[in-house]
Amino acid sequence: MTKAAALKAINHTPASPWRTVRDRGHDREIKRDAVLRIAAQIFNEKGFHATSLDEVAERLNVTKPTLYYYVKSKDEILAECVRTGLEMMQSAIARAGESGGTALDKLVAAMRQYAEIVTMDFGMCLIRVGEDPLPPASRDALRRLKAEIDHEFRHLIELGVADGSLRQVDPKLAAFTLAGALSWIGRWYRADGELSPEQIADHCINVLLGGIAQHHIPNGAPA
Amino acid sequence: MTKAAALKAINHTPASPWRTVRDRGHDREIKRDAVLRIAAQIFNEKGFHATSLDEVAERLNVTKPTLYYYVKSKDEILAECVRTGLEMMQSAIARAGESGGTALDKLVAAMRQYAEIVTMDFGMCLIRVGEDPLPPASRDALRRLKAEIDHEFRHLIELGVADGSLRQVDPKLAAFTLAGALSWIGRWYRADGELSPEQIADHCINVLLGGIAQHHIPNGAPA
DNA sequence: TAGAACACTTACCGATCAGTAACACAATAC
DNA sequence: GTATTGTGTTACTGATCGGTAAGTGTTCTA
Repeated sequence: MTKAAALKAINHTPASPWRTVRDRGHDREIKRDAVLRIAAQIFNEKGFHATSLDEVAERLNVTKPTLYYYVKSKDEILAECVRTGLEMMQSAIARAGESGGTALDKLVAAMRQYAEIVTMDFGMCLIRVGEDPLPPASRDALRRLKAEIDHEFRHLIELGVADGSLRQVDPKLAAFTLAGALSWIGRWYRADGELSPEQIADHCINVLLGGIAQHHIPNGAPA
Repeated sequence: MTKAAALKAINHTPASPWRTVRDRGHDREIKRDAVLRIAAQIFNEKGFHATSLDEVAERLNVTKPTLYYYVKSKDEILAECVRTGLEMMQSAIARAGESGGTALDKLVAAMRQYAEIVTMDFGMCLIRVGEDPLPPASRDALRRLKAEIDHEFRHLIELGVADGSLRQVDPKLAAFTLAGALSWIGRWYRADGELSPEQIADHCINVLLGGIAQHHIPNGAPA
């Protein structure tokens, strides 16, 4: 039963038991998404190569050939998971860049989004699995998208250095450092842990913005 | 030819062509280390499950069964690689803790070591592969060692907060943040890149100590 | 100089797993 | 009612790969 149908049932609206052509297409999308999401979850638990499609199918209460009705191959599943994660990142950074405030405010908004995305199925898949296992064609396409996102993130830092809200750090290395600390969350976060993604993000961002030293004399900073 | 034998040859010392029993034992160790090191390199390139022992053997100019003369199983290879990486970390942090200076100085020394180790074969293996693919028995043993190391690293931070050389950060979250940023180096570092591990470490540590914000008003810091 | 130990080979086995062929059965369309 | 389309099944194949059995030549030992 689709959400729409369920809603009608709850509202006692006499709904037709027959699905419209549009509804059927909708079901198909939902099922495909479920395949990708469950696969991402198992990839995150056990890794890509250690995950068998039989296992993915089993958790969906179907058999393996059914998966091939919704996706072309195991590689395609991973590629879609990673692409989805990357697109979440991209739109989050874009939104942060368009939000108000100083460059620092924008960067903080982007960092907070970043931290939350890596705790979600597809974002975590991006960090824990990545595009490495894929054949060169799709792998390189994803790497280009990744490079774009990295560039946009770095640009936020450059703006901050320019408007004086950030220290004079090397934007490239600083971007790697921030992205590293935030990505790492996706490696140790547990949904059943004590802290919510938001709380983790806040603590982490606090450290990254202010550093940990009490009185830091910058060294090695670029001119 | 062992190093000792090679040295004798260079010095024109008439060395016996027969190996002593001790030398043969030495050769065996060297060869076993080579197996582990080459395996770690390929694991780092392609991942554990995507690496076949035939490939490891080929790069060593031997056949697969020869590997089994030096190791028990593929799992043992990974376990030894990870264990070696962890022991490098542990001794590095211990040395840093025993060095002079403030708690901050010790922490910086530990961070610098950390950053360099994750650019090396076994240290990188620790980050890129980890103990996840191993069966529960060896995996849990490695996790305990990892937890110990994490605890020691966290302790350095606690000392810094106590002696006032560090800001009042939450030691646990701060440790995750620092370790994340430093570990991430092992994911993007290329030996043929522009920057040396030392330079990367310096930049990264600079950001982590001083933060990136120009004037940061701490928020969310624990009491 | 017999034979034990060492180091490594060729040839093979068994299990796993991505992917496919062919079929079953329902809902819909004509 | 019959054909078609959608959605799933069972049963299978082919390739890969971890691991082993058994043998070969060489080096050291007694």
